[in-house]
Amino acid sequence: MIVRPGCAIFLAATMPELPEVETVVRGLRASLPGRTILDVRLGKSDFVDDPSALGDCLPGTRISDVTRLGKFICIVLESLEKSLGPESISAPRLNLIIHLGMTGQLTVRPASDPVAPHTHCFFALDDGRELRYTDIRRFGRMLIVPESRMAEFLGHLGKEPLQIGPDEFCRDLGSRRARIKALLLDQRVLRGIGNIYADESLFRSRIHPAQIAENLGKKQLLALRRAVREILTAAIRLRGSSISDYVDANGKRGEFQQRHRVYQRTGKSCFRCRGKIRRVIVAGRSSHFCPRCQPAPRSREK
DNA sequence: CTTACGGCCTGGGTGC
DNA sequence: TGCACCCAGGCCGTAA
Repeated sequence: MIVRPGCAIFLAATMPELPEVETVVRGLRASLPGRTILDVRLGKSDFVDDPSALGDCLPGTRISDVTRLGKFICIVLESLEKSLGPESISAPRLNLIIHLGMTGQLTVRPASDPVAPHTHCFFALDDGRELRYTDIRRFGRMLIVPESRMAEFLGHLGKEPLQIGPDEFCRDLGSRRARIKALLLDQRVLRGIGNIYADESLFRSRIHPAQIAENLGKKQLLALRRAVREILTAAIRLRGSSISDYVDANGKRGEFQQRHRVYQRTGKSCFRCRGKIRRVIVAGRSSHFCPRCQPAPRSREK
């Protein structure tokens, strides 16, 4: 892929989870703040909570920051309307919140660039570039949340996996009777972990995905928290996992897929014990694990 | 209240 | 060559 100057590309192809979204956000944060949105154009809009609000509210706002909330991208927008009084009445701040779903991509490129198929949303910027949203399957989501309602929005989300402390982690997960894999995937418990990093974290901490969280010992819970932190940190450093054609701002693929120990390695041998990696359905999701390194629950409990 | 599960959304890839 | 089917993550409704 050829990447021309001024043609910044931040996209995540298959299954963007916390590390992929973080990589995209870092790219956007280096490129978007300071830019003003001039215009919004929409193609298919069934993934937008309130399509007409995009055109009504966004043109004329200035991007001040780009942050990540779990798997959500948050583009912070300041109104440019001049304050009426000498002391600026707090300008209404809006947050453009984007979830990439499974196939969502955000790109920033010259408006004259060819448009990729399945591009459904165009934000024209004041420097001749466009922020574009492309999503083959439209499992993504886009919504505007005023600053006054951000607390409510965040109320639906759990804690950041890289910020939660050991005591909180043990309390929030260890008190639950659900299977641990289901809890790791539950965005109301922890925000940002998806199937890849749940499986990799469970393998690293040697916990079977179907283990009941409540039955885990404190040492196991602490090991799991550490594994989650180490896996996510390493994945961010390697700019995420590229399953197909994910590339970062410099056109580079993520590299963490080369570190996968169990995810999509069904039938292959475990790097740790040479046993065969298995795949089972837990919490309705494919779960990859090593039966020898991650002993099944209550198979041999007292 | 908590947990489990099935179905729905969509379309690329797969296998027949 | 065509085409039925599988699967992915989040969400919702329903059941236990």
